[in-house]
Amino acid sequence: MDYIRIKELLDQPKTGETVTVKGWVKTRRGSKQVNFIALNDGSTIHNLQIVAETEKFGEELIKKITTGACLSVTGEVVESKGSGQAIEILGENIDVLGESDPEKFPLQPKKHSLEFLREKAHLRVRTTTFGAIYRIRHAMIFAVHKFFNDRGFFNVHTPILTSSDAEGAGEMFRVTTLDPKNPPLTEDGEVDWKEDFFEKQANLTVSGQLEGELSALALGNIYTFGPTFRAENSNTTRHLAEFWMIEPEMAFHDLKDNAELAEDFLKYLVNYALENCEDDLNFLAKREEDENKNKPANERPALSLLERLKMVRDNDFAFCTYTEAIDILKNSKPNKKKKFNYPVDEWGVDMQSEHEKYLVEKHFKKPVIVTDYPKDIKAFYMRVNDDNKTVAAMDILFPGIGEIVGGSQREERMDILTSRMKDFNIEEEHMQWYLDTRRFGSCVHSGFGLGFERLMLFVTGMTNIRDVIPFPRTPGNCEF
RNA sequence: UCCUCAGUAGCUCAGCUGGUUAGAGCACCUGACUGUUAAUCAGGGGGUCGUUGGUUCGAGCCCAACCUGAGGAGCCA
Repeated sequence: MDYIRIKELLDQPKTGETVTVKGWVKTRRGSKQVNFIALNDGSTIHNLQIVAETEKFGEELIKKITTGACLSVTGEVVESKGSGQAIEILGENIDVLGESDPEKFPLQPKKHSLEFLREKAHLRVRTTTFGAIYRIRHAMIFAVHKFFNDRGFFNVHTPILTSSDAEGAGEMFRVTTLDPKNPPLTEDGEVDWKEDFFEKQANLTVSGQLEGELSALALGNIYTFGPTFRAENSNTTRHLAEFWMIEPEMAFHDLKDNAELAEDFLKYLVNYALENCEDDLNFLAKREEDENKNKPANERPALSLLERLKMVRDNDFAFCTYTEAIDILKNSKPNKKKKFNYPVDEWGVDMQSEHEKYLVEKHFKKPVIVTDYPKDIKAFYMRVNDDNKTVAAMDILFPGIGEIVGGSQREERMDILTSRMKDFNIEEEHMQWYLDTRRFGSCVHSGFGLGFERLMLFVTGMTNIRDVIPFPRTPGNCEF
């Protein structure tokens, strides 16, 4: 390899040595005689300063060193005479590997709005903010695998294409190779899916959980980490049509074990970010602080980004049952003063975002694990409790994000599971493969799902989920 | 899908009660400057005012529909 990455150079400055670096120009400034180039190669948030004397390189070459251009620079590493950086490179040789027309390159050396950058999603990774976000995203992906691997969990690739339509997790994207203008029809005039690629209807997966359960009841502890698709017409800062989900599934774990694992997992990830992404987090924290300076006090978060991360890492999560949560909400000030849009008056209703927000941000002031929801508002596979009114479900609510984890102990008893499926109008016929887990060697088991981008929202402090995934897919938007 | 707000230069925005030739900062270009840090200073170019239709002597401004974006709600991770 004939070049050094900027992170390595800044970590261990080889003052006096001649090195080659390659990267993209952030800015160029200076006088007629001497130019200062801020070069970034993506290895770190920090730029490397290149000093280039105009006389040495000629005006023609200097003019090509514009924002966005790609350079290869060779020169001596020296201590910087300026105050903004410890070291810099005295340019001996500069190759412009790729020019960038300053009139046309959309990312100018100035502050851009996130909305504008969203339209330039193919280039926004070159900005300081998105570089930081995507480096943290990688660190979190790596930490997910490390956490589970260190605990003896096996990663399972569950299918992305599926014919399973009974997961009940939301609208699905249909996958077909039939001609939409002229599909084969049955005698009744319906589309004949037997003629389709899979000889039946197929969709993109909405969850790997059911396949994950099959693996857990053989390998013990497993996790999935894959793309997930929802065709819901959701237009919010918290929803994507394509997102990444982590779904661990553990044999012999009850709800309590499940909740403990989820809490450990979230703390591990947050701590991993704090320990390994310091520079990027500091930048995002400063960015958030600057943004909030213009906001009225009541719209600003009470804690800074780093304080929020440490709060999660250093405190036990609060615990309460759905029934207790409803009592808290019923007796809360906003409920009595009729400030909620959805008043809390009876047991059995689903909690709205405003209620979750109140529990997390006003009442407990830290993450909350809510358990034992009414069985009518939860999925068919959740284990029915002895009261026959609630199921062994848990949601973990995070400040600023809302629901970040949803999980449950699964119903392992065949007779109860099949009667629940009847209640939910799920045809047993298509689910025999799933029911085989209960038919042969069934056992207590649990699992949960973590929306990876929701985690990213919390860790980076970004407020729109479209800014924590490189190429967001939302209703009406599938660019790039 | 529903509610609210917005759309004017490459970007971020101002534009009065409807009235002459459309404004600023940044970015870009040109020039000045021997070490800059969002460099600085001087000058310059750059506009189908989201689209279509309507009201009016006259529309960036008023009305309608549509398109796009943002925030909130629902659905959920």
